[in-house]
Amino acid sequence: MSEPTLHDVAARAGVSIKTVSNVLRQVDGKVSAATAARVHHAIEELNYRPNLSARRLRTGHSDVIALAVPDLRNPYFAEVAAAMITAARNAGYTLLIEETGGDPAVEMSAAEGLRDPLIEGVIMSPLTLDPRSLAARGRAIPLVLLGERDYAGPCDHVMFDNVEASFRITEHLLEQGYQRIAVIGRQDDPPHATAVKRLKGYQKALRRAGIRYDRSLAPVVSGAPYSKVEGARAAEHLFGDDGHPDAVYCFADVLAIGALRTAHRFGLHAPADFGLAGFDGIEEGRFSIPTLTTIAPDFTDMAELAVTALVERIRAGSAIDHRDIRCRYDLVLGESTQVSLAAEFLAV
Amino acid sequence: MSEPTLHDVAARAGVSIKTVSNVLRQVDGKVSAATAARVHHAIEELNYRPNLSARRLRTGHSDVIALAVPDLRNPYFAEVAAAMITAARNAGYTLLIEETGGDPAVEMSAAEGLRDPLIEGVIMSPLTLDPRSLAARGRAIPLVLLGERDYAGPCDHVMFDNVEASFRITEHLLEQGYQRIAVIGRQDDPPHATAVKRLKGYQKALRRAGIRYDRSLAPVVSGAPYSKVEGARAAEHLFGDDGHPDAVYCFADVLAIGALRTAHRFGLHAPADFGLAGFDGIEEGRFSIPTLTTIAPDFTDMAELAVTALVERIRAGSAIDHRDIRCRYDLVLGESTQVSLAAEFLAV
DNA sequence: GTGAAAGCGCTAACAG
DNA sequence: CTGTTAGCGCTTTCAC
Repeated sequence: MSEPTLHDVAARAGVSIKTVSNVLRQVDGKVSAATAARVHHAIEELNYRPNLSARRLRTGHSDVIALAVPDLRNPYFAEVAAAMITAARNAGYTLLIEETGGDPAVEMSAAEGLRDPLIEGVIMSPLTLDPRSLAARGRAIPLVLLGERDYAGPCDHVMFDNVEASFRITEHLLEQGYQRIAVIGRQDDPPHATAVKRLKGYQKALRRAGIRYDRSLAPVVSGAPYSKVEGARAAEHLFGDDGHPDAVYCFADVLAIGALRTAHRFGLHAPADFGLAGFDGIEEGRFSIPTLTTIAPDFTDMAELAVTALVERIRAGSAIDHRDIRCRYDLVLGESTQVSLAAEFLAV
Repeated sequence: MSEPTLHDVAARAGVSIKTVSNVLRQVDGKVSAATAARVHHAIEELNYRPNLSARRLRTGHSDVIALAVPDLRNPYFAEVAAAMITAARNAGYTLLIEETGGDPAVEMSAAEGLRDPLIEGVIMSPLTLDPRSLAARGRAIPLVLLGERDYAGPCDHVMFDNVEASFRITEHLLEQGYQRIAVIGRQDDPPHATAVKRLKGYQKALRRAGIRYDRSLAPVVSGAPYSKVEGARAAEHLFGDDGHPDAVYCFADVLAIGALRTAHRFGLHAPADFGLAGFDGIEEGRFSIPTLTTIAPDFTDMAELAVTALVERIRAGSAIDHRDIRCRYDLVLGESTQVSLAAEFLAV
């Protein structure tokens, strides 16, 4: 009662196993149509499926790639994961999802593909991975990082321009007339590249508007990845003080959702009492009250670019120089910064 | 520059490959400590890792199990997936995550383990899978379903008692003094087992309170899985009518979040204007405004039970009768039904 | 077009 | 305790 093998199929179809193998792997022009039909019939009858372990052992490649994210429950990473599953399948690969918990050791291990030696390449959203250890990793498995380049390394990076995107959304806030724009998401301990770049874009927009960057309006957020809890905590400082900001720009939608709750506790509501902007374009922000103004990456585009880049690396045997690949994104306007809309609501 | 093999390690350590193999698989009492140390040293030096394809081919088992869920972006399934990854790893298995999109054909294919023949068992959260096709599936791979038993079948089911949980949360609403309790989540087209049971629990609680079940307060929700969009749509009917319900109980937190948005559009707010309860205990409901009263399953417990059951099935070779396994859950009280709390807020 | 034979890296029997 | 050997199911030369 064990699984049928190539031999069984061959015997049933009255051909050699070579022929069955050819049919299976769609080697065209090698097998007559009639024979192919007979083989297919036999496969059907026996409910045969090739033993992938054997094929992998023989060919030396598994067609498995891994995606390493800090936490699947974080809606941003859930979006990434869902898009990657589809992109990987379209490229003929099976995707294995790993959770790193943001743990440096686990991230390093993922970057080495250690989890399972049959993994041919890794796409990772790094949190703590530092340049030196990346350069020193024991096994140079093809690697694509989700996020902008922080340092030179033998891997590709896929992400939109964070400085530019951050600049755009800050400009939007300024255009809406907000003056005291706080920012939630600054990080110090390990100055995460993404946080640094988003802060840079924010500062650039302020400067252009002739507004001085006020450090007290940029509370440091600890812990990674960004979370609702941290957003709520950071907002305490902002709304607790007198003379609270007239707008809050969060480096992640989850931070914004957390901030919204804190504001609610203080009896403050967006957009009536302050403007609010997020980052990431998660579904939650399209249903929060108010809906969030945010930067929404095109997850499908991101996933396709990452998988394509990884597959190229796998095929080329890591003889590829590091590349920076930009994915599409959009500035999405929600109710959280629609001052005029809010006024309308109040009038009703 | 190919990967080192057992032979390389053996040569380096000056022993036979058998000894290396023994050391690797931690076969105790077979290898002297000194030899083991030498072998470990060689493994370290060569940065050797066993070729899993070869091992799998030889042993016939892959230690890979699959989890099939409709959509990873749905926060409920993200919670499930995250818990499963951990539970699987703790049990020595690698978890492969598949998205079915709720498509019957894809679900069937997942139940057959067709995706990859090396998958040893499947845990699935079924949406459309019907009894007959399940009984007729071509390949009887060990299967554990997340959800209550709808029909007899050669698989285990892991879930808390939906009727009971639904009864409890409805009772809570009644205790809070709500009388006209609408329900969002009824399904007709395929009468999904979960929806049926939750409706049953709701009706039971009403009956006990001497309230007649009013079909017009139970709009049908189409599409699966439950989503925010559907929750918002269903709520239109409820809040659009005059004499809207004084409480809304949703069969999923995402439905409740959607309903909250619609209510907001009608200028209604929970708990001031109506009570609201959800189901699933997702993080989002702990940050929504108001926070949700809900039924929160213990995802860790659920995952451990499911993985344990599946592993037993794999080991026993499907000679196990179908079992119903109950996981823990809690009734979580949020602001959405705290009438007194709401009154306090208003007083301020 | 098809068949025979070798071998991918590992584990498990069996001998020593 | 350690070494030798066979073979898991497949792909891939190489003959025919």
